[in-house]
Amino acid sequence: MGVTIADVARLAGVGRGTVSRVLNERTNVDPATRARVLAAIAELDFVPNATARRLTLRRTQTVAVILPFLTRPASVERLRGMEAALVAAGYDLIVFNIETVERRDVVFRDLPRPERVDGLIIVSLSPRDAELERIQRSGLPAILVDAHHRSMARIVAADVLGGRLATEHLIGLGHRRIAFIGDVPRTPLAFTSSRLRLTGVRRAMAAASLDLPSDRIALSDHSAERAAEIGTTMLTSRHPPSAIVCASDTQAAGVLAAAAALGVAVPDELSVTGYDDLELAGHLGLTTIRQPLYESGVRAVERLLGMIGGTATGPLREVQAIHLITRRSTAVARSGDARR
Amino acid sequence: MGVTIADVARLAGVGRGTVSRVLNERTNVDPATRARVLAAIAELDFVPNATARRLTLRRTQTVAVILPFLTRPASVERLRGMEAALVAAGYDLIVFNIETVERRDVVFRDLPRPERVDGLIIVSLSPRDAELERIQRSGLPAILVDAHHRSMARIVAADVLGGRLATEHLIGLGHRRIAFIGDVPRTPLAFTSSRLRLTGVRRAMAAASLDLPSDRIALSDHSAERAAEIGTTMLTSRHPPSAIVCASDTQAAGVLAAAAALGVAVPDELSVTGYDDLELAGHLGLTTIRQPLYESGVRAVERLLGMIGGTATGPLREVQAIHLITRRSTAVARSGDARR
DNA sequence: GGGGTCGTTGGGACCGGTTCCACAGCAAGC
DNA sequence: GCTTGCTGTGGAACCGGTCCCAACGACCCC
Repeated sequence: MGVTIADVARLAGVGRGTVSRVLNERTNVDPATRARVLAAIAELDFVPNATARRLTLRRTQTVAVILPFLTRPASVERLRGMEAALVAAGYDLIVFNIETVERRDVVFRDLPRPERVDGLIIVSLSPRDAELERIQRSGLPAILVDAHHRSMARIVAADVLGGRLATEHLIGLGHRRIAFIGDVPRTPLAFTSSRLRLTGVRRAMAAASLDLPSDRIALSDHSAERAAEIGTTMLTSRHPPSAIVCASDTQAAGVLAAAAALGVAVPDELSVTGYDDLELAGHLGLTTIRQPLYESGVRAVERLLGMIGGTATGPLREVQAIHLITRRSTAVARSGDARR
Repeated sequence: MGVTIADVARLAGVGRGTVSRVLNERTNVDPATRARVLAAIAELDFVPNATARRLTLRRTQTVAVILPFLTRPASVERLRGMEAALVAAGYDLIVFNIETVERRDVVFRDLPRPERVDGLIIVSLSPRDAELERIQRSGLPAILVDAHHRSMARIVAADVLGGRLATEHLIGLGHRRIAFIGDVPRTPLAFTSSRLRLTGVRRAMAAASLDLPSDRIALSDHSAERAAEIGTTMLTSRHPPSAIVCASDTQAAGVLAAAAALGVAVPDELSVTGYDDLELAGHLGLTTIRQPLYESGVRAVERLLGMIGGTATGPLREVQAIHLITRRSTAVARSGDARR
């Protein structure tokens, strides 16, 4: 069925090696010969067999993306950036969605082999030392996105700064009783940037000499429903917060729903901030922190291809800028809230 | 670097053919020999080179998924189902996200080659006849999801029924002036099920002898913002609808935002329905039509692998069931609306 | 005891490319 | 006129598997 290089060689009246030289644009080919070969290629609609090519070159032209939570819009947006950049560079992208610890183990055991892929992009998943060692032993280039390991190349957003920006924005609006709702760490499975964002919140509060008691910090799984429950508890407590910083837009959406259900007016009685600037945030008029998700994917691919090509580029830890997007979910605190 | 079958054969003191037989679980192998080979495999941590395997078997163990709008949660959910089912079957999944017409053309030209992939899953993209012909000439099995072509296998949801269910629900609540907001057809690039849903709306209206004038039908691109604009226009018209059926949850979210901005109470003054039952729908309390997105992906893979394996299964057109999910965005029409 | 059958095994050919080596042909140099 | 060097080219070897064929030994039967 498939036309092979031998067919082309026969039709052009040359050897197989010569066809290969033409295909790979080697120099030492007589222009007349080259033209004959190209004509034969066109006539037969010949396309080189990628598998055979991979076998001899010992290169797969494939990059694996490992990520948990393909469900989350933020992950998908990163994936979109990677897909675009990889296709542009002539690489295939194979996806591994990690939803269980078993799957994580299997993938980290079987995937890092040079005969399977040329490189690894690991999203929102911080490798353990044993996993890192396995990757290093395989010799495969790898890069982390939204994840950390002190000795691996990584693209991360300024999460601590993000938490701080959101909080400073609220403090600037006169808020004093500020609460935080974030993700519970899911250490074996995934990495959550929520913890870093909380650090930023803490720093901003400390810098303004404000209290952040532990009952104003709540961690739950990454769902609007749980965030709504927590929001309800906080808002019906004796000293409800006047503002809530959330570690994600999804959770902020839950808090908004809870406030609406309780008849708490946003932003008059409660300010809320999210994180990521998903499409959802626009709909809900949510003040949030935007991070360059799509670009993080593109950047990861650029760096990885650089590593594959052997040209070292950039720092081990590359930090992407973030921005505060102000919408209608935050407003000046009512004067009564100035007390704390 | 890589351990090959020859290394295993040497260590086990057998021929290469025997190792291959053990690997592929052929019958004619002496138990003692088999044990020796397995021991050698374990000792060397040998994993067969997939590329070499593919070359001889003339099978890639890879399936391509072509889809527009990797941005949309509904597409991603389908992708998730495919990924899970493909990995379980030992296949790699390569993704092609189509965002431009050029990209569509390139992908349909270069991808359908048996030496590249074993099968094609095409999501929300109805192939043109020329594209179909190309696929058929390649001999590759292919299946459509949320897309149509009279002579291709496909998994679709009951979109007409969905439009009807939403509309009948509203009619049952006493609504008479019902409007529809859907997607504008993007024919060259993608398939939009919106048109089918509108057909369902029309049928339900006709069955109840209700009018659906053209000024209560609006098509726009698939965004909450445009839907919000349209919703605003409709709600501020002389005879505003008492209910709006939207072709997606995203658009319904836009309508909800528009209503909120205008001070139109939902569901007291306006009922709204969405479509897909995204996570978002839960947050917003949106009455919507749920379709089995994840399952559609799983099913597509099952069917495709069946075709690859040569076992014909199921009908050409496989329709998946849908359900109405009632939430708080719809309610009984106020009596004044009984007029039309 | 010789011939036939069967289960098991080794290894050559092959999949479709790339790479390298050897060699042909020709121009330049002495 | 013969060596030297360079360009262009054919084809063998190789990548790491699978498959098939031939061969070998054990066993059985006549």
